[in-house]
Amino acid sequence: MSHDLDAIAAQLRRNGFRMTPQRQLILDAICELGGHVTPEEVVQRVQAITPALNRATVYRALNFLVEQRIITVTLLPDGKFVYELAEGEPHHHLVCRACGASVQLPHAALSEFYRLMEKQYDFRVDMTHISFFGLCKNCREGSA
Amino acid sequence: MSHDLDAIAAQLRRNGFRMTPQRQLILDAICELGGHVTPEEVVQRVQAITPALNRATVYRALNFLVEQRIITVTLLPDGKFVYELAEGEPHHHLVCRACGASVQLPHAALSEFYRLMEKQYDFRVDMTHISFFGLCKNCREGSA
DNA sequence: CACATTGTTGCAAACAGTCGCAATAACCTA
DNA sequence: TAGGTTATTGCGACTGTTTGCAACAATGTG
Repeated sequence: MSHDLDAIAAQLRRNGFRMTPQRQLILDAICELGGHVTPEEVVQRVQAITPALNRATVYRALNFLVEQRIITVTLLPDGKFVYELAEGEPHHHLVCRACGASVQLPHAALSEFYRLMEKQYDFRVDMTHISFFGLCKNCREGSA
Repeated sequence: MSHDLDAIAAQLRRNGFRMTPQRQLILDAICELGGHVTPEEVVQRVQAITPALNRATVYRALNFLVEQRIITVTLLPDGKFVYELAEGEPHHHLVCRACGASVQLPHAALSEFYRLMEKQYDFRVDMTHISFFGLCKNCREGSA
């Protein structure tokens, strides 16, 4: 699936923001690169087309688009952020720290935990994407 | 509680590493600053005493001390790492993104989730400290 | 269609974190 | 206690990220 620039532009304008060529380019880049892109990958991609497009603009656009819920951000266990189009269900990841393999985790896998936190601690956890580091089966057998 | 430099030094030497004045200073700083210190806070603190002590040395020492399990590292939801002496049980945190309040979470609160991941996905999650962002009761009532 | 408003961009400088390498110094051994 | 081994430090350069500010340009209005 792709992104609908017109609909996104309309949504932005409705909220008092603007659609710019830079933001379009950045959205295109995220879409074409597929899921989980780093800011630097986006910079590379858009600068291949428009070299003048500034690095800072990319960082600001990514934050902005996350706030507008047009894209989502995931915090990897190494402290880096990756971005992807906001479509479908929120989900989380298990990332193997040995081989880098990554398993998608349905949100349901964590919702029980979320429910518990709200009940026991009166605390409502943000349902942002989360990644957990660990070892997959193959890598456990290799090193153990 | 404090840290026992002699015991730590012995542990390091036993494993073929060395105790240096820099590492002592860094451990002191973590101890005196209390829990959850950022690398930059440690740099400030140790450079107040020994200005020549290099930034890179602090980062390397923190990583090293984590590997040696002398301190632990927590990834905050904003992608920053904070450090504290490794004492007591591993635990996690709920951090309110509005007021900054932080609740300690016993490891048991997540162990059920960990068990599930191993059973369903054959994936063993690292038991590192994790922090979740969200809204505490007070802040929910204030803004909702 | 021209204008005014103000959200956005590009720039440059600051900041945070990382890396390779030569010099240093902690530790072990005799 | 002297000496050798090698873990560790400091330096300098570089990458990734953020911020203030002046110039620019996307929209809504007349």
